[in-house]
Amino acid sequence: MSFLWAIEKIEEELRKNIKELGYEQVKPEVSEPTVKAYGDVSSRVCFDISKTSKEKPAAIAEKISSRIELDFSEVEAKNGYINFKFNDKYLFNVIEEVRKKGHQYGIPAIENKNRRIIIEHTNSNPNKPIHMGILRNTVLGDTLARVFRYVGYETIVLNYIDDSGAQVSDNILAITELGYPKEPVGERYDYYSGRIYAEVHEKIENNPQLRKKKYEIIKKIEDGKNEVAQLARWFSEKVVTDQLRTCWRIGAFFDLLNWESDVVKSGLLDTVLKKLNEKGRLYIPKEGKNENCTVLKLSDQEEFKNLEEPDEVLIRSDGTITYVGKDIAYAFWKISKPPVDFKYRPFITQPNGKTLWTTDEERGEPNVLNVNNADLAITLVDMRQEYPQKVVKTALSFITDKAKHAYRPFLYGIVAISGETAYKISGKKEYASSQMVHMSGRKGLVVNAEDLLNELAKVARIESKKRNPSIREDVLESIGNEIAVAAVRYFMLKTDLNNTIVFDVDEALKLNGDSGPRLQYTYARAHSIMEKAGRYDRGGINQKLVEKEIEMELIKEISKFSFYVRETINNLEPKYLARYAKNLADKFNLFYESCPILNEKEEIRNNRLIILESFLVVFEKVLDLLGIPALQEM
RNA sequence: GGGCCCGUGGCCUAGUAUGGAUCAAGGCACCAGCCUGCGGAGCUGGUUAUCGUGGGUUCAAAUCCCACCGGGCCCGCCA
Repeated sequence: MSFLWAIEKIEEELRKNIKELGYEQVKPEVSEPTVKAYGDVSSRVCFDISKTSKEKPAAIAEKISSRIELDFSEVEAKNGYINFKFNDKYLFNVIEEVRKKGHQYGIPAIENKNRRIIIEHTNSNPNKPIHMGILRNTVLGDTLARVFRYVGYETIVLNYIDDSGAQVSDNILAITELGYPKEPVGERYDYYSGRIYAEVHEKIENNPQLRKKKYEIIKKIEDGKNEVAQLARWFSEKVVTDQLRTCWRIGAFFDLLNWESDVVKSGLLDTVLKKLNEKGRLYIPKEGKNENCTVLKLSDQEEFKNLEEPDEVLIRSDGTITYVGKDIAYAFWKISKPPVDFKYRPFITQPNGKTLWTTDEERGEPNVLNVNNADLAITLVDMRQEYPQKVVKTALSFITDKAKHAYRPFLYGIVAISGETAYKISGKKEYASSQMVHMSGRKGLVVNAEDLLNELAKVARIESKKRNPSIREDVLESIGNEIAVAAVRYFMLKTDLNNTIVFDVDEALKLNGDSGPRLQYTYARAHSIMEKAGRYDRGGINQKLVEKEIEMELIKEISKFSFYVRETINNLEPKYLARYAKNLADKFNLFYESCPILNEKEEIRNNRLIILESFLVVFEKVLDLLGIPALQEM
């Protein structure tokens, strides 16, 4: 049994009785009551019924509840609500089922599991290290991927590399024209390239000759088969490899790198432009602002008609392609089977042992991968990209009916930094009094993921050492890092998607309270009891399984796992799972305080160990889905 | 001009989708407790909130509707 199963049974029972009593059919929604005294699940369906039936809710509730028979729950009518309180049979069955299914216990019954899901995340420009803003994207995307995979969907994780845009070309220009060496000395490529960009960007933008050369470089990258393109690709791959190291460090892995330049070189772009043209959506103005550009017509579309310039440039007058232009073609590939496909080659073997592939029109092989034509393509982008994503989706809808349901931008709020943090990293006092400051690589106002993780790991190691002076150095090293990962991931996951995260370094370095490390600590304590327990009688759960209220509550919380997995999938809200992890940990910590195990007499000891065992099985999986390392010591 | 997001104790955050039940729930900070007892990164108790403002709908509004105020963002031959 599980919570999810129980509420479905309850809804079914309510529906049946509403019908038999001759009331108008309303959806018998149930929810968790705000107050414990009202049971585990309650329904306010009687309020809805009373609107049409003229009876008082309380009377209806009495009538319905007296007819309901469920063997796993008591029923009570109160104040017009119908309340359900799960009984011993429920608790007993939950434990049985967890023991039987193990880590599979949280998989909800979902139809259409044979669908293919594409999740595209991270998508950092290959010209800088991963910073906190991108990390929010990576963590959200990776967690979604973990959950989809867990539930049983074929899940493909992409990382789109924007190598043919203006930012990479700044770097290449710096190397070819401004005397920067190809290879950094004593610096990672991602950091090096971030530094170059900050140093040369303004210079290039303010110099017409350099600016012109920059667009020549973009053109060459898009054309391929020339030295500039090869240099750009080589350099970008170096940067991407460093960025990947950061992703791996926090537990995020990919299946395929999709290079933006390959979207053009493969002929995919031409294919899609042709389709758009056949639908009459493209035109080339002979004069005016967009003279000689290829423009997507949107002005006749409802959502765009109030804009001053609704139409969107896809090909610039110099023949280079805009970001949106390439993104439309790429998005089309994701949800369809176009006549042209990329060429692929293995890029690198990741620390999890899985091969990461890459598109590569120069050195790749055709027909070696089949990863597109997804039933649902989720693209993680921050909210500032809502508009261009709307353009992409609208463009797709002109050429495929799948666009509406299969293409799904996943929007989330940006990460900014607090005034204090901005002051700290830039040394500029004027920031100190600001509420929030936007990150900017060019202004040196960036919190890089690696730097933060290193700082966190340092703090964590000091704490660990304090508690465990004899700990081995290499163990300490990896524990420090895993605590840092937990802190960052949980922080990103628990926050509502719509919220701007105003990141403060000092705040982030606290490892107590509602935090990832607290979850790890909870796990470590639980695990340590299990370890000390040694052998115990796992055979018969005593019929009187629980003695105290909190034991009941812990089991009920355990039973909610699949419910929150389903909520996460249905609403695309990783937050639900993060909050579940916290609630489950809360319940365990209460259990821990008031229910001693090892020194109890045998019967109670065995029962509690069995509850503990179930908790560990579920909690371990929850942490895994969140990407939080479950530590046995810390 | 058009559109999007946010506003909840001193600070941060949940609750808003699907309006309801006695105290609006956590965390930080602060104060007071709990280790001869399974790991004190934990637990218990306390102080702090007219849920941005004003209207409206309703038997019932943090939640729905309208207006306004404050903060942030987007509408580029940037990405």
